[in-house]
Amino acid sequence: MMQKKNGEKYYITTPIYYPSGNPHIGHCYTTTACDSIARYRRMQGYDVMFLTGTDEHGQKIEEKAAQLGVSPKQYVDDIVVIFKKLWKFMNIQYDRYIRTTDDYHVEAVQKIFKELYDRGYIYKGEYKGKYCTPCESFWTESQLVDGKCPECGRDVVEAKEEAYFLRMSPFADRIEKLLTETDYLQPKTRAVELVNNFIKPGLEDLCVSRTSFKWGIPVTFDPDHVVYVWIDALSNYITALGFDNNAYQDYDKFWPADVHMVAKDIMRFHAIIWPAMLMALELPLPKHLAVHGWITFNGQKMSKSLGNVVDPFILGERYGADAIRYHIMREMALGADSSFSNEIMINRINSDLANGLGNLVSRTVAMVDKYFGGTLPEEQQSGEFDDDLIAQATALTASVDAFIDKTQLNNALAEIFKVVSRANKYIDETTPWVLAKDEANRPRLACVLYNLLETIRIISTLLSAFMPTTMPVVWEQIGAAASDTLYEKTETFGVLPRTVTVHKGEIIFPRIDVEKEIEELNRIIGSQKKEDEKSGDSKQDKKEKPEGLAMIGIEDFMKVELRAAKVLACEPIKKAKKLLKLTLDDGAGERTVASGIAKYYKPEDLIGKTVILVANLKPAVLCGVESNGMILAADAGDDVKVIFLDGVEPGSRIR
RNA sequence: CGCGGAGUGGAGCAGCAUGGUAGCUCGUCGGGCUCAUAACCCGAAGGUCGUAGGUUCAAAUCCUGCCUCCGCAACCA
Repeated sequence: MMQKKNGEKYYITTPIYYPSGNPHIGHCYTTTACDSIARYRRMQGYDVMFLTGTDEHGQKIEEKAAQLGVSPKQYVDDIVVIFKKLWKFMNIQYDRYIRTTDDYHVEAVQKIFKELYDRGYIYKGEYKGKYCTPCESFWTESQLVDGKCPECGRDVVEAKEEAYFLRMSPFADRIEKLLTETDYLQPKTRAVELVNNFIKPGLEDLCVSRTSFKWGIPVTFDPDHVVYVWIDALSNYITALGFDNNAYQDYDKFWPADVHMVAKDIMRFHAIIWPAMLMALELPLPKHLAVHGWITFNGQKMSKSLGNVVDPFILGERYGADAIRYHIMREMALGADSSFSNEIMINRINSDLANGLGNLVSRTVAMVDKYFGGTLPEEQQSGEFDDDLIAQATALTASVDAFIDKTQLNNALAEIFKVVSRANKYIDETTPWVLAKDEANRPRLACVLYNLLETIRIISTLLSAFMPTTMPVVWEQIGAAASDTLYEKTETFGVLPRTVTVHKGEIIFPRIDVEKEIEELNRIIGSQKKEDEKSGDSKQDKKEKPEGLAMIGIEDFMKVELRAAKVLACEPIKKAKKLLKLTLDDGAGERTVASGIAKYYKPEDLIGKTVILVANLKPAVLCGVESNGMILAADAGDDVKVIFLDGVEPGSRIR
């Protein structure tokens, strides 16, 4: 049963987002979900702290800023403005916004780093790795591509770099228990995956400092080093409360967090590294880690190069922030990915918000207006069908509460909309328009409409956490005062005054013409894409494009020996998902080449074809197969096309 | 034989730890109503629950093999 939480604390966080690009609908999801929960908790009487922010350090930001010719700080300042603008637009009511470039955070991270060092959990070691001089980057053995730099493909040198490491192994057992024996991780199904992949093979110590870039928090006692991402980013959850700093004094009150909400790509860091850090600091662990999936577009992961990144501003402008909020909350189930498309969204808005809720409000208010001039009479008479409606409406809060507790917002909303349906059905059952024909039925008619208003009052109060802009409009229309729309009154029927006065107003959620709208959206998105290509945004993707590479002389090119080669045989490599093993006739003899095209070609597609072979590439062993060279293929967006040269003699030089 | 998840009417999902009428939303078709945003309400059609076996009186549900898809990991020469 419902209990008002008087001032009990509740702390919920989004991840701090990495501002290497503009925010998209995925950021929106996490933030909106947290905002809805935070609002719901506030309604329940909790003293809520809702934190969001941005993670602003690191090499990638440094590089982006350099490309644009601005300082890193300037770069992040600009993007943070966009993030904050989006949150304002989406009506996100965060209590605090942390930037990892904030002074107090920097100071606190330095103290935390030092403390971990003093406790012996951070030690100075050697980052023995491969170093790519032109890229100024270190790579681990496993990141290397055939012993070469994965960024530029050039030779790397064996190099040692001083670095600090965080000991992880002392915490392996405790973390395993945390994941498998507690309800920390939601959904728990992911625990097995984490334990098998990262804990059982042995937790490796984590590199927590770098000397290869400068845009980060300096290590106080060793100024050549900057703190590398984890200790900087994860500790935001406590520094924002004032841990190890004087900017705030909320640590004792709010820590540990009740929920960290994250998308699945950063689950690992929050499930393993963050608990390890806290254990090392001997601090309490957060209560829950809620992991959600990605919003995919027509089944494909969103990505800039596919041009399917959904812009929340465009959608929000057309349908209202609340409609977008509702749609993503309603579609996304905890743990699983959810597919986004304009059509799905518009259909959802139409059926649930326009036809269901909006129309319910509209027809109810219209009837009070039409039959009673806007104000219900004192005399009312209950009758058939009332009890069931009232029972469902007053039981709603309990079931919504239960789903909120499990961070299953989609299910919470589904419960609410069951009652919307019930109310629409109630209208058909009681047929107010028939009652209205006979004066004698006026008390009954008044009661029916009153019950509807009460049901709408309960529904809209609960929904106000999810759709904070629109619900107050509903309250105005049904004549509810602020004191009527309190959470603690959602389990009681008969709150509105019997002689309530309604105010007919604007349609809350207008119905959308699906076909026209989709056409329109495609047009907008199309023209926007063109603009982006012309200016601004495309610069940011430069790095991925071939023009990004340095110019070379012909002598460099001539170092590459390209020859035609005929595919004699081809088979998949057992251990490999992406690789095909090709046996080639290069004119001089046979050689074996492994190629990462298994996803795009079947062996029989290649046998007998002539391809372009890079003949003088050093051999490499891939998944147990020695590969002597590579074959040329084009990255065509999401697809890969091998270049065929049919009719050319094997062995012919190509240049 | 790396780890894990998933395959259920046209679409998207629930059900599966404790076997026993296959449920929900959208869509389609038919009907009703007219208060309302051509909205609402009722009804119907449509599924051998990926596949092949097994256990059982009985399997979507338990067991085994296989196929397909998706994450992670690993090698995209």
